[in-house]
Amino acid sequence: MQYSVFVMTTLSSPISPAQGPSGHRPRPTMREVAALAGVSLKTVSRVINREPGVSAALVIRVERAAAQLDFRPNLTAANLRRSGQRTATIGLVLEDVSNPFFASILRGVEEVAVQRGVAVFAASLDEDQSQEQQIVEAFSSRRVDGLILAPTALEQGYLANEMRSGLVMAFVDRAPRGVEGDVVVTDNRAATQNAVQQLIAHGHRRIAFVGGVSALPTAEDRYDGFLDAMMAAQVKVPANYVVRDIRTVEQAEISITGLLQGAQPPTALFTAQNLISMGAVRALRALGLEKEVAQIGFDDFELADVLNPGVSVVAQDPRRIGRLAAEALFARLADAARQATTTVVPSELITRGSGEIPPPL
Amino acid sequence: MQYSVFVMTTLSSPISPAQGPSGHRPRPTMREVAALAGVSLKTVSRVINREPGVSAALVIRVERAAAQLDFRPNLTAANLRRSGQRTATIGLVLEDVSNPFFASILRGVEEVAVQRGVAVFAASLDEDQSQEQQIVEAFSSRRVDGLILAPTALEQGYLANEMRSGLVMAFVDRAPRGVEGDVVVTDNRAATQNAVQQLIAHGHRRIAFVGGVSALPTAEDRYDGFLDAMMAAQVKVPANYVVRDIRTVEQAEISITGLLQGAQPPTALFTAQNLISMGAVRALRALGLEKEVAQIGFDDFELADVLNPGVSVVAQDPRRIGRLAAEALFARLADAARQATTTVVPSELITRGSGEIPPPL
DNA sequence: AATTTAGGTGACAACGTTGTCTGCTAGTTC
DNA sequence: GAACTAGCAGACAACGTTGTCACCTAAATT
Repeated sequence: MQYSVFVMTTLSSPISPAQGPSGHRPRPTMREVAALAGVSLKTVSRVINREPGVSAALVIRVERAAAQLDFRPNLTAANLRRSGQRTATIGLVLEDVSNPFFASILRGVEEVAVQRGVAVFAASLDEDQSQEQQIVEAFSSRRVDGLILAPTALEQGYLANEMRSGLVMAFVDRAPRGVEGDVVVTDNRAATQNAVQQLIAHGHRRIAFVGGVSALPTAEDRYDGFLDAMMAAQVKVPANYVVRDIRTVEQAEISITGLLQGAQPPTALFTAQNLISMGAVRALRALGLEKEVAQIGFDDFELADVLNPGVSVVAQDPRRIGRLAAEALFARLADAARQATTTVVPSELITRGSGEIPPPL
Repeated sequence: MQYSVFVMTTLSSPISPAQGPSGHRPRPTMREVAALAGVSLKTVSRVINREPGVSAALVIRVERAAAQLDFRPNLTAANLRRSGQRTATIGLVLEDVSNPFFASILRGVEEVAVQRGVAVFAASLDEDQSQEQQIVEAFSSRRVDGLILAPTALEQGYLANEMRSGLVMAFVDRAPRGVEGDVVVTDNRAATQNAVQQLIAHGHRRIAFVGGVSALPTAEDRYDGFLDAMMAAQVKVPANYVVRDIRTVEQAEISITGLLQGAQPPTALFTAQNLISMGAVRALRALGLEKEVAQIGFDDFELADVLNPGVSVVAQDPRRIGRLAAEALFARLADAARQATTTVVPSELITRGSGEIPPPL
């Protein structure tokens, strides 16, 4: 898509020029509210924080003054002094928020956070694992109370010092390496084993595994689950039936197309991640093989059920994973002595047709 | 899906108990770094901020001390004092981050922000417009430098005071009502008119419009574009061909199913939003009508091209919209006197088959 | 009537940092 | 060798708020 952009300049806002062209009046502080209400700064603080011990008359006067000036308490200043030093802020660091799986995790985290009046910083890393530590440090400098991380870097040892300094961590989707903490993951290995077992039960022996970045524990676990199932059934896995380190839909489509056009093509595919499953869907349909070659994917995706055949998947519940991670984080924030937990969220094999295609005779 | 959860408790971290069960040592401050390095607090500040005028020897001593203590500057404290009072933080308030359209906007915003060392708060409103103001105030209290909002509430007049106090705003996807500011939107009306014109050109006269929450300007504009095209072609629009205020895929599926099963069903659908388009895809396929009834949708969606027939859409570029909004915001932050701009990002009609189905003879 | 008490209210220091200004030392210039 | 730099380092106040404590008033107790 090649877009151009039209920009039209509208008249400057009817609001902003009230204080001169560039100017806005600086935000009112408690001091100013106090002056207007004719009370001391501290009394304003008490009213704003709903502390007891202020007469009803003054409460009203202060509230009126605050409303009149549009006073908005400066939380960053308050947190500086407030005991516990909580900022009511957490961070969430993911691979890519525009991937629906991660977007749902964010949504789940938000849901829990907003209830507690906690704001959520979001950041995407892409493939750039080197950014992981930088972003964690940026959030740490902003004194987030806690951080939820989907580890991308090979190793999270760098977090040890942060955690010792009071940064509370939880991990989603992938267990960290080099540190411990609350973890919420899917039963990757067992679920994959089960799914591949289904393919074998339907008679497949030539089953290919197409997976994501092999350095990630999820990809590793799913691959291990695949091997578990294949070994249990004593099915050999030729090297060319294993494709790993696929990062994008396009890469998946290309390499699966190659796989299917090669000699001795597989009769079934296990695609170990949502982007890869979509690539497979494309490749199969482009070759007209979607009713010949079986497919089961890891991660559900939109419209998987309206395709023909429907795409069978191992469905995770990412929103729930996000919620659980946030809850673990807040539990730990409330009780630092709490033991670290690992929560394994079971996934569900949803059969829609593509996984039940039998091999050719 | 009905899930249960397994929780296993692991041994407490090998790291955290270093300072006793619950305890972590509090974060080191510049004061402590200064003590360790044997210099004054201010010298540490200079080194951390790379200010000139510190001898090389001291720079090294301070850096070593900072590293040894794992010192992380407290940005919130720094911003309190720092001139301009910038927090290097912006907020993004959307309807729902787990909607791929909004997720891509967030991604675009992040992309621009991270380059500038700015962190992004994200929040979803759902249908709850009343939350909009609350969340804006929560972010304002945290002194975000700027805020990007996809307006959901009927009216954004409440922002006037915030903006006067220096909160810089940009708006995405929808123009605000009651305030002005930088706006980045799609050419909703013209693009819709063009798409509906295509349907008419293919011979359709019985064209239904299925749209989202009608109070939103986007929905309004798209509806107007639909009417533009219909009126230009002098085609009458019976009341039952207009369905509005659809919020979810399920609602869309149900009401479109009803529409298609009613008397005098439409021969073509214009579905004015991605969730609605997906609902239509479901309804059409459930009824086996996907090759009989034409469909053009607003917003592209994953796999629209591999469906059979492929779904023709008016494609927006949400990531770009996000980037442009963030750029407008930062431009305004750099120059408060800058005029407010409205950027209209053209969309593109992508024909994939569903929009080119002719009406029955 | 003197004393205690409770209920308000405010002065002041502190949170961790940066901006300003002053002071010291060593090197340069006359 | 005195006067002047430049370069470096630190003391101190300030940012906007909260925690602590002292104070004041009026009511309640003796």
